[in-house]
Amino acid sequence: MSDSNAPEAKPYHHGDLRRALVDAARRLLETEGPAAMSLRAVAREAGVSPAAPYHHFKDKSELMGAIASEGWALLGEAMVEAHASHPDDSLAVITSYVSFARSRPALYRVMFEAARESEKSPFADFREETNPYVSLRKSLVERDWTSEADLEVWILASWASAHGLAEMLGFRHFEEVKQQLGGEEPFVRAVLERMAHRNKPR
Amino acid sequence: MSDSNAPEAKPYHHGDLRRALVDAARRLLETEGPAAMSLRAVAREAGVSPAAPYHHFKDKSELMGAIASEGWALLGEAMVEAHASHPDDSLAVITSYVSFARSRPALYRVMFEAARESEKSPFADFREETNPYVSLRKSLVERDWTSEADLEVWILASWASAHGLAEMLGFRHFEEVKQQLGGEEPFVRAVLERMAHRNKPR
DNA sequence: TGTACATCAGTGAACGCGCGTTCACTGATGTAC
DNA sequence: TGTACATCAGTGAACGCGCGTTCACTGATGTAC
Repeated sequence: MSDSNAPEAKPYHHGDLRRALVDAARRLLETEGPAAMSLRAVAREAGVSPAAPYHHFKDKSELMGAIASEGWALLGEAMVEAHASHPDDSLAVITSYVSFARSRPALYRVMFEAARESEKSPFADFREETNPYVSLRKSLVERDWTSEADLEVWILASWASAHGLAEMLGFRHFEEVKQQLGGEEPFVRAVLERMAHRNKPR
Repeated sequence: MSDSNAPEAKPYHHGDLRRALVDAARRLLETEGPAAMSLRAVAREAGVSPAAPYHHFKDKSELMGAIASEGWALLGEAMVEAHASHPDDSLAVITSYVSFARSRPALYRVMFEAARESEKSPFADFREETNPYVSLRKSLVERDWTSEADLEVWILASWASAHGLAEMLGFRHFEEVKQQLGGEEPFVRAVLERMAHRNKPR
């Protein structure tokens, strides 16, 4: 990509193997499933020997970590963008979370797993613009809340709703209702609104 | 257990190896984690040879399926009981779901995974009393809803909330608020109530 | 501009490991007569 | 009640496999002079 000549010949040195490995891993994840995503398979997919990744990652878990944190950053960007382009839509941020997770389910699961196992907040060292937690928080901060604790409660309420939906929308069981309501996005909105009015019917 | 004599001698035939294998698997799941739960490890844990399980399960996935469906039945029972013993508590069923999942996280993940991959509803052939879907539905049916589709939307809203909470309550990030609110159960209730009043502060 | 050399980023073979599964077997149990 | 025999539920050794990781290596690149 950087050099102008030698269009076909594969050079000995890769150029940006780290990048290529993370991309290959993401590709494998979605096409072959998480079980197929071994370090060897990633190397194979990237067209290098099984030992090559060790020049870029200490071990497999470091690769996984890179995949996860890059994934969260991507999601963070999507959320910021959703908030910016639909400032009056109170569900814009949360639905962008759900649709990200739905479009890359295997990646999302790796991300979530990393967050779950993380000792500290997995976004601690993220820039603001790519930080999902910051985005979520911002989308709520403009609304009414009574204390920092209340806001945190609210954050978990939103986040857990989004996560639960992302994981369950694919259940065969809900296929019929989904169709009835006109597809996944309307279904998501209906569910989120139902949560918001649990005690009174629409 | 059935015979009165021979208190120590391990008999050649096990008696109820199928039962013992499912139990061993559940034990391993929680103590060693899902990655450690191989068929061989289960056999080891149950004290039999690696080939023994094949007299009771076609292959590993059949064992996993048995673990999952037994788990769902257990959860179903817990939900029925919660509903019966706290008929006026509108959050009783959902909190019983959450606390089941929180107390056996690895088992719960196996159950959920099975449900996600299932072609049909994973509870299709369950008895009413051990069917989580039926329990959830019953706990909502007494309330207000406008159509079958609306009820299904409501079911997903509740279920997804419960799932999301179950998976996220352990996040280090929420530890502090959890303490402030007096522990996990009050925290869960606060979150569920927040969902229900998303548009107005308490 | 050219050469020497250190450093970097690959290769490919090898390691030990635990896995799921199969196989021929054997000990225990239950049934027919 | 006793014996013959089919069936059942175990054993233990073996299979092939792909994995994560290490190792000594080599080709390419960049820097000093």
